[in-house]
Amino acid sequence: MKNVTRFAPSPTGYIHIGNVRSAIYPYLFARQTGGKIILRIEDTDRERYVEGATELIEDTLQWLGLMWDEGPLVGGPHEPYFQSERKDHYLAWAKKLLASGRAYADPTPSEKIAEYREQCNREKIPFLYRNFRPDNPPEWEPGMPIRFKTEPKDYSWTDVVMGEMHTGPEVLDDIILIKADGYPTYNFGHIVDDAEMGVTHVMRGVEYLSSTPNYLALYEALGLERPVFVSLPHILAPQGNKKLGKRDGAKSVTEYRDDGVLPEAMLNYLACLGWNDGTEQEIYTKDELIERFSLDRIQNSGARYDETKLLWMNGQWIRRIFDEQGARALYDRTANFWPEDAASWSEDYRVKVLSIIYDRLKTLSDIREISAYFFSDPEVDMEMLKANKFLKKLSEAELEDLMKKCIAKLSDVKEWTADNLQNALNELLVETEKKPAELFSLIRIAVSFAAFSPALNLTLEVLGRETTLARLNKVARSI
RNA sequence: GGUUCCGUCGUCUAGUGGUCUAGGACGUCUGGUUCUCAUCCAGAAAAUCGCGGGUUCGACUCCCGCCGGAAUCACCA
Repeated sequence: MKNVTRFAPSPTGYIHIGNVRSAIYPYLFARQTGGKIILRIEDTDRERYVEGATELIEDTLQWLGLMWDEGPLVGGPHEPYFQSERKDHYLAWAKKLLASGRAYADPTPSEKIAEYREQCNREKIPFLYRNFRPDNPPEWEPGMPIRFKTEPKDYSWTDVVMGEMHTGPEVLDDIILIKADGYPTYNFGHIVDDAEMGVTHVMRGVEYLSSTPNYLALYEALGLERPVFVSLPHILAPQGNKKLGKRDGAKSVTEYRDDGVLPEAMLNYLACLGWNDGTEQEIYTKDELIERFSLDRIQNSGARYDETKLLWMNGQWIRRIFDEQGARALYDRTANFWPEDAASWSEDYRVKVLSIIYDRLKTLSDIREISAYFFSDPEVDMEMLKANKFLKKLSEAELEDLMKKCIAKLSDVKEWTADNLQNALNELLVETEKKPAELFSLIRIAVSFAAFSPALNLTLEVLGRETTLARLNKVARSI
């Protein structure tokens, strides 16, 4: 039998790093075992529903390369994949329970329920609705919630990540199946859908672990087979010990895309936060993850989110793509990250620039600042030049003389290549009897007025003879 | 409060009774690569394996207790 997993988010906003792992692991597992993954939208809460959230979810998943086999956009044999369009399914199953006496229509007003709850709180006993079950529930009619009539007892089950589980009757209650508005609760809806859609592995956050006994009771009453349960531990916020949520500033996954993080790095980092294959490998391609992934090596404690490591990994991926797929392949990912002035330059030129700056990028958005002086003349800042720790020892006269020699020497370079430039620079060192620190700093600053730049000969080569000499002359006049 | 889960360097983790004087990675620090920044390379500091008892010739690894943390107890998912 094929393994069927699912990712079932509710469209209440963007997907952030704290909850996207429950899409990654089912995806990896499905791909590895030749099974499939379903995307199901759990939009039964009309109050929290956010317009456009479904598109956001689809976008995030697609960006990460986690394409689903059934669901919105692609359809499938179990359509529809929106719970709001499946109300008749839930009602049909609930009616079965009504008929068999395992569910009842509950006429109790919510104020009354709140009263019961307060009463329990006062007496310091756990509030269980089953202790307040109405004696003669009415015939169900639309507008009334339907509750499960539970049978308190012990339950045991196996959770692939958490191990052997056992609970007593005190955790079982008469949970709501169908709300007064006709929509199912999560507790009931997901069970019906999972069963109808043939889901074999239910992978979700640990927050559902404690309600699993109630689900078990439901599977039993419905005559359904239990799926395999896989509880995924939380990702913890950088500070404190809480699970990472929007309140802790958890950014949306796509926000990282806009900041120049590569999907490869994001997937790599997230997959390895709370899972490892036992080797010392750190960088994994998606295919490698699919191959190596295993449910039983998922960590059972929460893992703290560490953006620094994500950024390190992103740098690794930027270099890896450049080294293995070439400058062009990396360039193709950089469209939105160039400074404004870059637009008037040729693509070839931009690729050249990228080729000499790529190894100092942590994110693609770093390109903007790092490459600025390749596309527009920097403002001459004599303070910066004179304050340089190597140049401040030189008098203005010395500076001017040195600059003239540099210009003369570089003007003489016949063919403007990195090698020839390096030779000219070396000769200049000998002729002027200056240290590289002084000479190179002078040229580097004069040409870029930036805090840092690539190797000097490469920088000059890409800048070109004309621009280089023009900038040097301009500075020479300002000394 | 009830129930359930978790507890190895600052962080992510390796570790399934002896090979652990606890390994790797991020971060930090130092040094090297003709200037800078980064990459890369080399090295360093960093964990009394939450605490206390057992079991055992021997425990990070097994058992018990304690402590600490988390999740959950909605007509939210």
